[in-house]
Amino acid sequence: MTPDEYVEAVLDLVERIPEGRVMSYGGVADALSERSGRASARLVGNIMARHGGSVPWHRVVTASGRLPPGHEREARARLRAEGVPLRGERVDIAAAGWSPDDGS
DNA sequence: GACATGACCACCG
DNA sequence: ACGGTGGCCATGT
Repeated sequence: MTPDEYVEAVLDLVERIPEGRVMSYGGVADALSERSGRASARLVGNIMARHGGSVPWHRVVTASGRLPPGHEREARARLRAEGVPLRGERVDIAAAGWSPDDGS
């Protein structure tokens, strides 16, 4: 799988995250690893940083629910607007966590 | 090819 | 709950 295809695979998956739900960088990497072979949370992070502008990037957070560094304000506003359960400055992963096979 | 860097993650004091 | 540490993998010097 070429880098470009990998990027698109990531963006496609992020596009599919339902409103009001979120996914962790590592979660995206794992879900994608089934189709792409290799994956890493760091790589997903970099991809989002560079190509995330065209997808709902705010629905992707760290494994601990922390919002993307440098965009906490923006992300929090959008998440709150979508009704995502927020606990202080973090997302309640247990409640809002999503994975591709959980409802499609 | 070595080395540093990054919207990360799991583990351990 | 929090900071430090080591591991991760692609990219750019």
